[in-house]
Amino acid sequence: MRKGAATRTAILEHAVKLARRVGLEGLSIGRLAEELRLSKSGLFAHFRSKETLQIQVLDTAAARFVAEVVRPALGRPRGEPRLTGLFEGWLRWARSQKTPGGCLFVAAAVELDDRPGPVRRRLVRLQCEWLEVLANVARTAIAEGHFRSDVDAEQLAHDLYAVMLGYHHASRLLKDPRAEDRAATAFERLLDAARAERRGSSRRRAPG
Amino acid sequence: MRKGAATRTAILEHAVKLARRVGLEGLSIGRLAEELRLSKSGLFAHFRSKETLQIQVLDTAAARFVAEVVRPALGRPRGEPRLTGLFEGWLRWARSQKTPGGCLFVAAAVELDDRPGPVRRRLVRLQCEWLEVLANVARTAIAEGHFRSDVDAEQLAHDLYAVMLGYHHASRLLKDPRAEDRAATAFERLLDAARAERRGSSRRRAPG
DNA sequence: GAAAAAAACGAACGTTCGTGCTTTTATCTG
DNA sequence: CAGATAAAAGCACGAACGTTCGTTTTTTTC
Repeated sequence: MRKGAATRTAILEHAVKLARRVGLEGLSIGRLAEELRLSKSGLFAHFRSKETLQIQVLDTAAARFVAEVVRPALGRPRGEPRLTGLFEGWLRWARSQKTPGGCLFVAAAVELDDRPGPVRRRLVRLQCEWLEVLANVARTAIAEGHFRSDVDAEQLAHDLYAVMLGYHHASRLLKDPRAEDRAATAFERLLDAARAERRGSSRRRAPG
Repeated sequence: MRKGAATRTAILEHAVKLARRVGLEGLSIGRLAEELRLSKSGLFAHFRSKETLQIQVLDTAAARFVAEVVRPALGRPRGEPRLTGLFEGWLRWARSQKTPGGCLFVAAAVELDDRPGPVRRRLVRLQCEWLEVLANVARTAIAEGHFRSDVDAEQLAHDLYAVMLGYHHASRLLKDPRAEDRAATAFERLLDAARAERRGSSRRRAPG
């Protein structure tokens, strides 16, 4: 029972890469088996249905996301720095992957938004958890006094994620070289609005 | 040659609806023919390849988008009202469709972002045109004095589209009932930042 | 090393896919 | 109404899909 877990891990690892390119639906057992030099039936036996494979692919990607984005950010000081860490971590996550394909969650989100079933439910749960992480960190930023007390943390989480989606679109589809600048600017404006006193802007830099 | 054009139009009309649910890749000739009670080969003859069908589906959706979103907004006074019209039009567009499925362009954007070829190129062109429309209207809003002169019109267009993508995600995947409020709030903040004097906010309402 | 259990294989299942040909049916033109 | 032309159907193809089955190979346990 040890060898089995090892190859299953290898399968899922590769399946995530493949799904990032072709989507969770486009992910096919045959192609996956071929690329891993396994037999289709041998691979299939590990999951017993495509649906459970898809769910485990989501879980695998989520675990990696937590390890690469969430956990490092949680190492930063609470409040605004931690929120910045999450944002930068997400950008790194979306950009870094050397294999082609964008963020699996973004791909799955539009692919599954109209396909009810357990796979969709799992994705929704994961996405809600991510938004919750953002909102929680935003809340502590308020508690720490980094942000105004009337800031709506959930709205801010939503807005931050929208900026990330915009970055994904601009960089991956349009290949806009300014995508990263655009995202950084939008992020800064959001933070700025959250921490600004009722009138006035922290945009002012050192004079010169 | 008159009947042919009519059925081709009917095919494309239905194909757009179908593609909104299953994507441009998931769109299949067989299913399309079945739902339209046509033979697979008869339908296929109209396009001679799936790829040209996909491109024509994109064009059909784009024509409808212009008619339902862009043109009505252009009827509004230039500058900020027109920009608001575009934004509200997009929300209407994303929400209104009675058949299930989200915005075809959002779906295609994620689906094709890693699939080079003529379909992708067409989509990129359409999306760039849409961002150009937004940026142009933003520019006239600057010229009209609605927005500050140092506003970056392209950045604003990018940010507006990001808000739309965020709305799409929240409403379609997460089924968040506050999605529309969230989008409206985000939109208002963007406009606010664009029209605000260097220090100060137009958030102030009538005192009370 | 033998027995038991787990993992991988190979072949086949019924469908569906996109795409060709050939033939029949419908529409348009004179 | 005839003849020409366009549109739809019918049929078949090779390939890929997810899934099942029975068998063989490998790994683990005693």
